[in-house]
Amino acid sequence: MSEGNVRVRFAPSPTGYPHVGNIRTALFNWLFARHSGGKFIVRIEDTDQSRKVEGALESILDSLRWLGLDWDEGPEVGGDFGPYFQSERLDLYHKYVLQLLDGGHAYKCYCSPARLAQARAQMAERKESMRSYDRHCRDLIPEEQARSEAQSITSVIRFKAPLDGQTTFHDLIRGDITFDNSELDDLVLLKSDGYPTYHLANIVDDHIMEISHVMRADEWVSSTPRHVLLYKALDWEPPLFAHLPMILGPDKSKLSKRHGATAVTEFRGQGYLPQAMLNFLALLGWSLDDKTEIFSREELVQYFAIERISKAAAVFSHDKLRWMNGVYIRDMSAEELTEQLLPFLEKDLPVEVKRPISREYVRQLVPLIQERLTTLGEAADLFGFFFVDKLFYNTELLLGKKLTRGTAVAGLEAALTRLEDQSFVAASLEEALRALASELGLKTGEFFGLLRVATTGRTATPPLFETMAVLGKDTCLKRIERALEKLRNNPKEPVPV
RNA sequence: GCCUCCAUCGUCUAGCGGCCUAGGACACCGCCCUUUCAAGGCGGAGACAGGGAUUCGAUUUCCCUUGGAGGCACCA
Repeated sequence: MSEGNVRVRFAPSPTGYPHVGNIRTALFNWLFARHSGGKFIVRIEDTDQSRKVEGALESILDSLRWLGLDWDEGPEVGGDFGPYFQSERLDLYHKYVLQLLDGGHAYKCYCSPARLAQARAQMAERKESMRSYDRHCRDLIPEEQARSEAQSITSVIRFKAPLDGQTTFHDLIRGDITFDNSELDDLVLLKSDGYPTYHLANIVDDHIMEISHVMRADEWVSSTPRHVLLYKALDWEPPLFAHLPMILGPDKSKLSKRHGATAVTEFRGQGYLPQAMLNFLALLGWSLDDKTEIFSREELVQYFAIERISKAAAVFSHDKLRWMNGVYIRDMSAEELTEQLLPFLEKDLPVEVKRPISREYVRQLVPLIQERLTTLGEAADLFGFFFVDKLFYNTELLLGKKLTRGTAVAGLEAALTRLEDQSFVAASLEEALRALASELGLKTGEFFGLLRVATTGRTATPPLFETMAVLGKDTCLKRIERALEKLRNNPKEPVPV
């Protein structure tokens, strides 16, 4: 297989919002396609009528777009192998089911769901391997079949899997994998509603669309031998397989909604950057060497190789994602960060803050908050004091660990007068306030801490003088006055100032 | 239960017989810087699941055990 002929596909089913595992699969396929100059195809596997979820398709495409995973063929862009929705390819599947039927590789099954369940229960009871179907209809005599047909009992088409022997396939990541055919069952190819099952649609489309490599999650290895058998029955050459390690939750089970935020769109909503997400996901199951952690999209494309995909499942680490997001935030230009931050501030800041949020103002404080942010979504919460009118905080905070109310009041009063005709530039603020601290006989830490709480309502903030400079004289003086009022009133009660 | 896969620090991983007294990163803990918080710098703690076999030599090869995961639908 020459590298230029690589055609890989991401084949999601629109049954929900794509979680990071799905998208990681998409990413690896995309990286492989781009690395080898091949095609990346998106095919929608919408063969389950009952599980369709409204908005899922858009969410899937949105997630791909957000991460910059562009597709060469698929929804919206079309291509020579369309349509790319399986629900629009039904004739194709019927054609090959017929071929399978004619060739004696498939048969009609009239079993009712109830009978199936019963048979399964019996097999389980007898502690046989829990095969899903007892092959009741596999060798129906013509009379029985005619009777069922006459009663127009609905039927499905099942694959007539070989009863003995073995099936081996080669996996690019795991090597040869062998299954005893006796373990395989007669899986349903065509459902009673006329739609194909995943197994049928998947192999027909992969073949017709000339897919060269099937890269999909590990959970598919157990159905791969059946697929291989199907290819054989149809006299087709199977594609190359690469089963990707699973992504697990912290409890090491298959990642799902119950592990909290797992949908890619959720991460976007929380203020994770696509570059960080991309970088992080790429490292879940793939690595270049023993030290490189930060990769640009281009580097990822350049270095990606199937040979370097690991076999073991990986636990999704929220901590590391957060760290990496912080790295990317710090790496942004101030202008860029300002733009990215604005929508989050618009959305998250308290309603009383007047809109639109000033871009110019945000641009001013970006240098103060950039290295303190790990997600964009934290900004409003952490640095809301730059925007709001009223500060809410416990008066006790003003006193810190050592200050008495008396010294605090004296300190703030002194600050007030000193700041009256003070130019609000960080350097000169520092000069003036340092001097004042020593005049008052207060340690700088204590005095600055007092001012910090008075002007921001918080004990942890960006550097005080720069913060005050951005806040401006009016705001700072007003806030100090209100802090004084608080101290003179009941110091226990957190009253709005 | 049956089948398949997997197995290095808590987590992501490097390691493809000697370079390993096992490297990096996140998280954690100290110290430094410092008006707080970050960021940054320095340092620390922390892993080859167990047992055989092969070999002059196993983290690296093979086998078994154990553990974990996935699959066992007219879902994908």
